[in-house]
Amino acid sequence: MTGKKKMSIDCFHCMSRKQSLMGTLKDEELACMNEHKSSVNYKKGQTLFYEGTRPMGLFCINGGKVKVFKMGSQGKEQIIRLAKPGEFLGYRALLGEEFYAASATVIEDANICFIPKFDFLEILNRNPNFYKNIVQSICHELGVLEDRFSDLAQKSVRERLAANLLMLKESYGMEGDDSTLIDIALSREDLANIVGTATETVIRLLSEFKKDGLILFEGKRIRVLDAKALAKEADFYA
Amino acid sequence: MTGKKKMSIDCFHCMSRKQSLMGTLKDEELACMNEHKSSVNYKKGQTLFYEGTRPMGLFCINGGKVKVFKMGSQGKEQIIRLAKPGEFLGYRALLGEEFYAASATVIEDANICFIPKFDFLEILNRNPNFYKNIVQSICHELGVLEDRFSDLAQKSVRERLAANLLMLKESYGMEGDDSTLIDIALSREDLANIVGTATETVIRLLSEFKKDGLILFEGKRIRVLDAKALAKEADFYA
DNA sequence: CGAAACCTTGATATACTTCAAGTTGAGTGG
DNA sequence: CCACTCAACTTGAAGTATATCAAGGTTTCG
Repeated sequence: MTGKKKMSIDCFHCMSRKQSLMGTLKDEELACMNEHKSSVNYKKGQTLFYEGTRPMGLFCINGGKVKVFKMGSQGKEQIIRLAKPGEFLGYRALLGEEFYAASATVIEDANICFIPKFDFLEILNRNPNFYKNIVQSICHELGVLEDRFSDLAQKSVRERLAANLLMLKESYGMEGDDSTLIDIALSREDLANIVGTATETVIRLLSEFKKDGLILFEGKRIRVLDAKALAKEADFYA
Repeated sequence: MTGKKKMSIDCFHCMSRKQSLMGTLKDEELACMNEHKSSVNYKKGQTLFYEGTRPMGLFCINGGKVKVFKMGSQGKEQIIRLAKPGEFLGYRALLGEEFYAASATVIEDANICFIPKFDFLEILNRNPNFYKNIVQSICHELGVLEDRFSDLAQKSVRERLAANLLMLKESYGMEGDDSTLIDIALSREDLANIVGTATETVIRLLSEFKKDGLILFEGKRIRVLDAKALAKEADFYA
């Protein structure tokens, strides 16, 4: 039943499965996924899908990192979300039966599986719990975006940068001992496009935070030295 | 089967049902809703639910208008969404099994039905099509918010005000002949809290738009005179 | 009728953007 | 391995959109 794949790991042994929404899939369903999926290696800069196109299936990140963004009228990207191993991409458009509202581009070399729309929907229909988890996840995402929307409208750039650094630390902090190092290689421009500001402004504010001992640069990565002070900068207690 | 209610219209005769997501409900399910719902009249300024509380059921707007907003740390509201007759409120939190992420307050006297969580979920489980429609609606909302998020980050206040006026015209323009009149009584402060700016700035920009013949004030309402020019101001073609 | 909420206009301050120029760093080919 | 190139990063100076503060006018409503 479980056909051997040459190049790619099968879903049963996929490292990122456990943390993903696939946790609730039964063996049979996982086998179905496994048979219909294809796995591709992407280089940094390659694009998974473009805003305005029709979704053909679901992306599942096995390794690497991806940014999801919209293009503004002056050609400036606004990053809506980052995705890491274990996360799905494209299910909003799939379930909403709409075109992609944003584009997705790889920011760290990635291995990503693709499950055709039909097979994904099949599994969804056969497994109410899986469906329920996906719906919950979408609802949660909507709530998170409402938060960020509100912050974007009301907080200063400095506050937003601080808040986003903390958020990044939560999502991309390394395991255990080194949890203060934000393990994602974002360019200053990407960071600016997350925060919603100009690249130069991010650079200036980062160097202020550094001067004040709140953060530190380690290569292309940022280490959070004083999370509490950052939270204060972010106006989390006010 | 269809028990008579004294004060409130039953769901079968509800004027707002047709435009709502309930369109797909079967008679039997509608009867179930009808039996378990309660209907309340709210005055402007009254609150349906508060951010951070646990959702107990679904709100369904029969008449009137509601704003959904988050409170910022300086006590300034950020309006996430407006809701009008036929629309549901609170289903994101319900399906996501989370607390409310925002508060909801009546801005025009309203008549609103409430379906307890249990009964709503029952109906949802019994009617896959209904469920599917709700999910689609949430997905769509997420897409819309992504758009607005991106605009908030990249457009100027002037552009956003213009864009929001057009959006309001689409949603609250009157039927047929008078489609250019935005039929919702928003205070300048509310409008500012939609656009994400200061009240004074909205006032100044509105009076500029008026001076330039793009809009007109009719009582507390705004009429859009030149939608095309507004779209230009909103940077829709750029 | 009076108080409170809402609206408007003006003056001032500033956080942030934009433009410009220089530096560093990464990747490529000879 | 070095030189070359292009992109990413950084700092400075100047301009501006927008927030903030203040005060007066207007509507609403009990």
